[in-house]
Amino acid sequence: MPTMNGRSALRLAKLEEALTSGGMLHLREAAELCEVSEMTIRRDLTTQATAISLLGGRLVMANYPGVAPIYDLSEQQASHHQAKYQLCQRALSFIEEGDTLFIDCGSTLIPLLSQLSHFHELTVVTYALNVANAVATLPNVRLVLLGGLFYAASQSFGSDNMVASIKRLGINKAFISAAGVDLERGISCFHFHEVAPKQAALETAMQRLLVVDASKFGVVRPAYFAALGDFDVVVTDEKGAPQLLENKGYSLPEVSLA
Amino acid sequence: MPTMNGRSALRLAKLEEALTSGGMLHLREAAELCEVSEMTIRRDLTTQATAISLLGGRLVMANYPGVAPIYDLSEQQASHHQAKYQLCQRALSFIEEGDTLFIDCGSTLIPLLSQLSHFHELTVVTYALNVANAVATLPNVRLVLLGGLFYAASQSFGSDNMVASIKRLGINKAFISAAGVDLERGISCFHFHEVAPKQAALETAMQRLLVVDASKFGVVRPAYFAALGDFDVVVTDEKGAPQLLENKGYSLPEVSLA
DNA sequence: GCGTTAATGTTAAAATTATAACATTAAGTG
DNA sequence: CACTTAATGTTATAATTTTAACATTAACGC
Repeated sequence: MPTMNGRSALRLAKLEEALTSGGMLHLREAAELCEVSEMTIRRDLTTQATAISLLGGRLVMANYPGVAPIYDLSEQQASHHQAKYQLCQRALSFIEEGDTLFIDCGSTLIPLLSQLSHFHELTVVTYALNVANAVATLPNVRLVLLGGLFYAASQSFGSDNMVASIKRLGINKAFISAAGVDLERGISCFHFHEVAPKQAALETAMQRLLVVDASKFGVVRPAYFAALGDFDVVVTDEKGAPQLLENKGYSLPEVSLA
Repeated sequence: MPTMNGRSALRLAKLEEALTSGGMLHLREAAELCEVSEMTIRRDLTTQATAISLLGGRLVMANYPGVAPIYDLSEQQASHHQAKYQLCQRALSFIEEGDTLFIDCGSTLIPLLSQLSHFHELTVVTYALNVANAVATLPNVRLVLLGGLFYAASQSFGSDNMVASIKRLGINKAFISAAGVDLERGISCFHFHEVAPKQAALETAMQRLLVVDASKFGVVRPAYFAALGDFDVVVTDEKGAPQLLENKGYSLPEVSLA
């Protein structure tokens, strides 16, 4: 029975250091780094208590998000995502070569971003970190991130001069998401710091598209930011659309069904 | 030759959706979820452009931190990385509870960021995406990202009003990295858009720290941004320090050896 | 419907990773 | 120093993952 308290723990500490910055390390490289055999690293990992886990020959920090088996994959959630994807496919059809797009925060529009690689040249303007990360990997898309103080809840930034920054940009099409859509009470989201950038984008953009799945209809959230009439197009799925189509007397946007 | 535009992308979207919440999925389960064979999922991943990557038979979001190969650590670089870490350990010793830190772009200061979780309250100001991502996960650190147009080469942003934004902030300590340090020709970096934010941070900050490993000494890069005398502290490793210590007649910063 | 082509499935072989057993080296003790 | 034992290395074998080739099914146009 090995004791393993001395050097073993030291090696793991070294490796943890290398990994904490984010990233992963091949077992072979880890062994080279510590100047021991791969087997020793394997033994270190099984014997000692560590935050590192070995995954297909690579070392990763076990506590990082993205590194942990997914527990539940309810069919319900799967279909919900299905809907979200189809929504984005529909939204995609409004994008043209050379466009400058405003992409709102939230998870709704994320599936859209990987599709942007099919274009030759685009510009994406956003104030969301997750959107920026998805776009940063696309070589054909210019990224403009509107910075400020980070709000973890919405993975987005807020700032005094964001409105001014948005208005200086020549935004072609604004893709806006929402947490609540109500014919009378208007369109709302959860976080108040999102209101200013959304409204600024609506003001500047040449075309305004609201992208929401049907589950948001009839829902009201704390931060109101627009009326339905402020949009040119509503991209949604069939279930919620009929009630949208009831014209209440004022002009409603075109409805694009996914 | 497969076209793969319809269902393939749909499956990937479904999987991305399942993965965006964080976590990973075994290829087998992914195949079951999509009701296709494992081979089809494999083909989806190689044919389509996707943020999902397959590693060791498991699907993960490639853009997540913790899931991305660490820059090669081939022996020579191993000690280099080690040095970088020790550099950051030294830099860490200058940080105090409640500080507002300016963190420069590049890879030098990344190991510092995970260490910030030991503090109770901090604020980090940066114009680099990789820095922002590392800080975004820390609940105890307020993040201010200075946005603008994204430059992939340095994973950072540039903007007209960045200087103004920096000067409005009460930055306590500025941690600046560099690609070249020369006693006579001064301190330089690769990219010109980095010059303005670096200089602005140097102007505003109460304490200015240059963090560079010894390999940068005697090197000159295209974009000059400061003289050695503009810094209060130079955090470096022993090898390059001696030549720094030669006082050329004008006042030099304190040297802190890692 | 028939023929064509894309999409998916199946299977076998190659490459990689994991496990186990045993060999060797290094460390500690009387 | 011999003796013991922990630590590491080496090698073979098993399990898994990846790749490639070919078979089958589904979709589409005429």
